[in-house]
Amino acid sequence: MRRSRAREGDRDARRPDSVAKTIGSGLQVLSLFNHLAPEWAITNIAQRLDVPYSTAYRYVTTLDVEGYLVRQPSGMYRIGLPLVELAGVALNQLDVRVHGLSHLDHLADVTGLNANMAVLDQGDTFHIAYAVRSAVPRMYTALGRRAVAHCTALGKVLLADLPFEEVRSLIETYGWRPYTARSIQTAPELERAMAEVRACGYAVDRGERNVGLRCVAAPVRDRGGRAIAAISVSGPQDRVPEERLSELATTVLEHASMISYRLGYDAADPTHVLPLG
Amino acid sequence: MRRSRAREGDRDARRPDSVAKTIGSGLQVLSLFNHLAPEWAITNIAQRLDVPYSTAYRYVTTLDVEGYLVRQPSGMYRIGLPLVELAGVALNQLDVRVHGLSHLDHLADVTGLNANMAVLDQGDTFHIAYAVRSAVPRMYTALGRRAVAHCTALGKVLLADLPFEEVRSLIETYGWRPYTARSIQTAPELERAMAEVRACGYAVDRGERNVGLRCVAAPVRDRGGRAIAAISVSGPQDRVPEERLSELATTVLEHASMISYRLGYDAADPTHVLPLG
DNA sequence: ATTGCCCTTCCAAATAACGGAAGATCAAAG
DNA sequence: CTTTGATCTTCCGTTATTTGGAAGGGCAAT
Repeated sequence: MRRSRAREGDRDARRPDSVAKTIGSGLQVLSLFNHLAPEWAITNIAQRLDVPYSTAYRYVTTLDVEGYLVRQPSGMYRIGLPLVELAGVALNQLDVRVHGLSHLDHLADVTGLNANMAVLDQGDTFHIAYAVRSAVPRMYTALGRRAVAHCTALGKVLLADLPFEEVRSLIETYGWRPYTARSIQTAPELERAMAEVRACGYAVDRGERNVGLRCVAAPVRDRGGRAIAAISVSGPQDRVPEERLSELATTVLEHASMISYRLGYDAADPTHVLPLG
Repeated sequence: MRRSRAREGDRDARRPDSVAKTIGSGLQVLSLFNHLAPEWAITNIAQRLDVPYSTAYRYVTTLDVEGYLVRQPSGMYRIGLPLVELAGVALNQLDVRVHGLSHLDHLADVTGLNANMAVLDQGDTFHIAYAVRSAVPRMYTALGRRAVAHCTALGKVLLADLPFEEVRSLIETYGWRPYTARSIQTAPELERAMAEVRACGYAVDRGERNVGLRCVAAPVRDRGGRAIAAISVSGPQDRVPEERLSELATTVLEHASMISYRLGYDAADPTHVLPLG
């Protein structure tokens, strides 16, 4: 998990006494847990946070008492169900997700591929929903996972809605972080890709995220016309041949429009300011 | 969210100095958020936790700085994406979920109904996965939501694996909390239901959770033979007529067995102690 | 029996939280 | 434009909590 929203200048915008340092310490413990390190021993937490064992012990014990961490038989700790419950609350608050779920399911049905939905968060796509089909190899990004935006179709769609200066600044902050040899890694290349997305309204990923995986994405817009989320279908490249791309794009765009419509976006409404120009 | 694991006697098992009170306060703020109250203003948080405004302000600010809470334009706060990320980590650690996802999808496909997976937590079913079909009315329990165990097919399957004394104690702790007129509300009735589940291996819910909703569930067992989770299919009662129940039960049981098998459970292995006898 | 590792508790010193108050901000009402 | 009310933010002396080193207990491997 990436630390806070702090970028270059505005770090520590708050006065010292208006935050509770101890609560922050507790949250730092939670923040250690991620997909690559889903289990932690107290000793390692102490090392990582650079606090004495007894202090880390106290933090973990507190989180355990509240159920936010659970002690495994091995003595290590994992995230507990209360956090899943809270996440459920958060997800249900995302209108775009709630309205989009059935569309994702439809998409998966009619295309025979996996369908995904993501939002943009700190230069990453953040995946908030998906519909998998057991017939498709298990290639999808799980709930709550991230991916570098400019290396994915979903991300390109979302970035294309921002002024390129902002995109450039995101890259500067977080780096190129390519996944494969095909991942975009230079500014001119990215700028060309952005222009293409804006021109045709959708984005394609041909093995830029995972070798052999292809993806077609389109933006979901809110009442104000902003691309607040993106949906996509994805599958192994033999199921997503070049000649099928435009048909898939049409389908995805269709469903994206339907979700946008439900969110109050009216494509024909002239009051919508075009994102760029 | 229900408070900690504390039951009648064993509250505060920890010595006072081995927990960080301030961290606990921060977690209490988070715990206020649930499906019925997904948004909170600082003023209300202060009232609810019975602390001065300035204190609640400090808590919320801290959680906001770390991204765990997000301030809405309205001035109220919601759960932030970092918690969704953590929940994703937790869900991916649940083997039964990871192995079961494709089976749920299959189940939804072959039955044309929604499929669900839940575990037992403090007398409730806790839903950890589902596969919805857009053709089915949106009747399903979302990720991270709970339901009273003895009022659902999933719950009955899970309870039936426990000694009845334990079930009785759960009811005593949490109450009957019926959902509909058909919900089980007496001990003899529940005991009979448990026996029936143990006899036939699956459970049925005929409008006990929601009027007009039917559900058929079967247990998923781990290496030790314990019912650690349950899966089900559910749908409106006109799609799940009485004469279809046994066929559905067979299908659900089949998939539950396959998941159990993947978890290392061998139904034929005589070393498994029968749950009750 | 010994060693090493982790868990749990204890305690005095250091520090961070507390909470009342006051100024700032903002929007709606007069 | 001024007033009013409500929420936001900061300040600061007091007080309660955290801190972290030490020490004892448990467990398993040596």
